[in-house]
Amino acid sequence: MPESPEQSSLDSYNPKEFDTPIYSVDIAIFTLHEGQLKVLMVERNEYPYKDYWALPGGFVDLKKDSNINATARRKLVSKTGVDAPLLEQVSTIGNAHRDPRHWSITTLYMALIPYAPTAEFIEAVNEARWFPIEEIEQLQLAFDHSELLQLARERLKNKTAYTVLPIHVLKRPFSLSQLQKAFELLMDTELEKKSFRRRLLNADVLKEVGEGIPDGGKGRPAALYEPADGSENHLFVRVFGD
Amino acid sequence: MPESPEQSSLDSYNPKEFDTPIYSVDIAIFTLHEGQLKVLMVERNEYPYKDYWALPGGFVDLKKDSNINATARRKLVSKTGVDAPLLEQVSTIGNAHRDPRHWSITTLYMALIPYAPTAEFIEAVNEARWFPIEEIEQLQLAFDHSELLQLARERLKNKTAYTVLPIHVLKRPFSLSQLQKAFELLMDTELEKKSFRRRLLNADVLKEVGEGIPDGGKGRPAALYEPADGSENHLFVRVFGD
DNA sequence: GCAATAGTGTCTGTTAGACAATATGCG
DNA sequence: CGCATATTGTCTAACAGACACTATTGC
Repeated sequence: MPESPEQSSLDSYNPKEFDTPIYSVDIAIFTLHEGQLKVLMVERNEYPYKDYWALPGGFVDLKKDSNINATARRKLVSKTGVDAPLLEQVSTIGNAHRDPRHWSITTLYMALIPYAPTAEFIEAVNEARWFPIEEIEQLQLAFDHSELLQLARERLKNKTAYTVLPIHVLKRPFSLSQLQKAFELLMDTELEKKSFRRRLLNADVLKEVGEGIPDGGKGRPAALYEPADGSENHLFVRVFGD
Repeated sequence: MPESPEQSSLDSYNPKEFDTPIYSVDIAIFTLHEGQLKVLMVERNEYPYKDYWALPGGFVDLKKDSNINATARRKLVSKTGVDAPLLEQVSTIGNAHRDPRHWSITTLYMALIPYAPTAEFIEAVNEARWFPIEEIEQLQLAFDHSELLQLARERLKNKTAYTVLPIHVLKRPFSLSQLQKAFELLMDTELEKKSFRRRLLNADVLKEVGEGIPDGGKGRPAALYEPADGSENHLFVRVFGD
């Protein structure tokens, strides 16, 4: 950290208050599109890691942000153009080497969002792009963002097994088949149709809002659902897909 | 990035305007003693909140700590005299008002530790003290530490329902009855004896290491156990005590 | 009718809850 | 023996996995 600007004037300040690490937030924003789980990445245009892909993120704005969740939300909105139905903390990682310039700390968030409302905005600002998750896992990302992404991906998988998290990546209303597909992509495993339907329908987390043929356009029309009030917090007593 | 910390003017340093928040860690250290769940608190001897009880915690030492977990562990050891068998992150809280002096962020950890090895050390350094959890919930704590403690308490309760977390508050070896008591205190609920034994014995998380009468001293001798290798990570597919 | 998708019936296996019953130690 | 604690037996209920089956649409 010799190049850190704080270092030069350290002597004149109380080290206990002043010698503090750099703090930022990073967000893994997930969606579903073309039958794939995708994550939003931004291309860095500054050193270090210039031209590398990175998770969206940034520093706390002490004037604008009343808390760190607000920081995450502000960054999310600035990249996607809209708010996300799910934004939550995953973990905080801090060490001496993750940023070559500083001892630095980041709080990692994950967000889930339906693809549609973001598509146009993201096309317009060319620094951001949706990547299929398998594709991004091949690339070398900026800083420790490969590890951060891995952490978020794990959390996503785990929580999907005992919550209704995947409702947040779907446009409303949705059919049970679409919802099952969302569960399967987020968990990265196949689920048994009958078990899936029984579990969701018995849990009182969905309300039926009609019937129709979802976008694909073939076969028998499906019942369409929206999340019931408070369903976001539903916890199943047993994990699913084991 | 416009929000890069390098832009700040160090010459006119003012904690409230400096553009990076203050960062610290706080730890809720739990143990079991006298049939109660207890938490370690320290008395502040500086303003603000002088003479208030607070969670142990402190700032990252950029020289000593290679990462924030190391910061937490260092603080833990300095208060208890020993390392803890379980130390994990709960959540990170940051906002403009939790510390009256600064926009500040803390990463909250929780730790579990058997009572015995800590007792002597804590008696010797009079700034720290074990409080029964019910007692501390009545007191007004420093900063937002009541809320932090509440968060850690909730996490403890929730994780006990699908892991073997409570093995970390017991001295080894322990009997199943002692372990059940630990589960009950951490979850704050009574458990059914047969269900408890079946669950633990079928999960392959304990190894029998003998037989004896634990400290109480009455009744039939019990089989004694220690955690099996890797048992700390065991996840039950179903939550317990519902 | 056929293809494609939605939805159901039913059997099995696992595991928690309830609670009665039995076992082993000490005095 | 009687008390205290440990350990087991057994029935029931909830719910996931498996998989075959029926239902409804468009062509």
